[in-house]
Amino acid sequence: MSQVSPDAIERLLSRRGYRLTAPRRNLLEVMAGLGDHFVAEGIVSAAPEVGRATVFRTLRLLQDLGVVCQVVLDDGTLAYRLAPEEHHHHVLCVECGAAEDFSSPALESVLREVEESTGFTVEAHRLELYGRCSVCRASDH
Amino acid sequence: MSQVSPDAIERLLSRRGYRLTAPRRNLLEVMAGLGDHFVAEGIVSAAPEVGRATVFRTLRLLQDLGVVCQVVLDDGTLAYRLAPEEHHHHVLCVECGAAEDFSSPALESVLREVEESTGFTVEAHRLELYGRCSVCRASDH
DNA sequence: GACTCTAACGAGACTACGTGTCAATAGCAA
DNA sequence: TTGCTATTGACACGTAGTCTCGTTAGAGTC
Ligand SMILES: [Mn+2]
Ligand SMILES: [Mn+2]
Ligand SMILES: [Zn+2]
Ligand SMILES: [Zn+2]
Repeated sequence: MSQVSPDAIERLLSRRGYRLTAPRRNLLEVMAGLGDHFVAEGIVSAAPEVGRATVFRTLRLLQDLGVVCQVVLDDGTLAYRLAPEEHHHHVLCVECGAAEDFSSPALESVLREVEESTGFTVEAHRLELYGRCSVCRASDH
Repeated sequence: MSQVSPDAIERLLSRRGYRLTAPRRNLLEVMAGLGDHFVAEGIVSAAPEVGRATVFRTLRLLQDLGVVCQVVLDDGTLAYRLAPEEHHHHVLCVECGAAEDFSSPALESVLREVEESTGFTVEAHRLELYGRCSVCRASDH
């Protein structure tokens, strides 16, 4: 359950009938290079030759295709991440920014529980965890 | 586990040494009147006599005091809600906007599970559920 | 009730982030 | 190669929230 490669995404794009343009290739490289997760503004400045609007358009397209997902940081900032298509969530290190995906079958039963007690039908959810990764914990006293 | 009254919040404010100003009273009334949850801009226009900066300052203060909490809507928009001090989460109706609080002990075991498999220490989290309330489900075909 | 100290306020400029428009460009299928 | 049109970039615009700073008004004290 790790990042999808830029190459695989390019193939997905043309398979779905989207054009494989230079800006798109460019942005995919940049995103892969920015690491674990990145904010839109980071892409804009890492790819100054690509238009601002194109960055946001591309982010939306990749989200629709399911290869990029949103990550809500602990302070509420919206970030993005290259990630697998399956439904999953994130654990984020508040110290170094490391991110990891996880999926949790046990969460499903939490949802059923809430449906019972509230009468709602739950159709979607967001779950983000914040904490400290093992590396950061080790390097602190 | 329902909304805290404006009165109770006013008492909390002075108990903590904050001044009970006209704008603050005003905003508390407005928030209570806006219902389930509300966006900052909604408060700004519902209380035109209060300065924009004061609205945001007050929202932050009330969050620090724990009587207002953030609600992330399904489209990512940030909203707020008068709510109990205990830790809890939200179920939101995507059709009518109804919101309800819930807390889930079972979620704790999900967190422990993730800590084991990732090596992270989880210190905080966000969970928001989106779906449809019983009223909206009943009124649809 | 008046005095004082300073927390809190409002006006308005400003920044950050994202969207809309539209003429120009460049994939890509024929 | 050619032609169609999806996609692009420049730039103007919109919206959400922040900052500054001179002014105001809580609230404790006399
Ligand atoms: Mn994800
Ligand atoms: Mn809440
Ligand atoms: Zn870390
Ligand atoms: Zn509803």
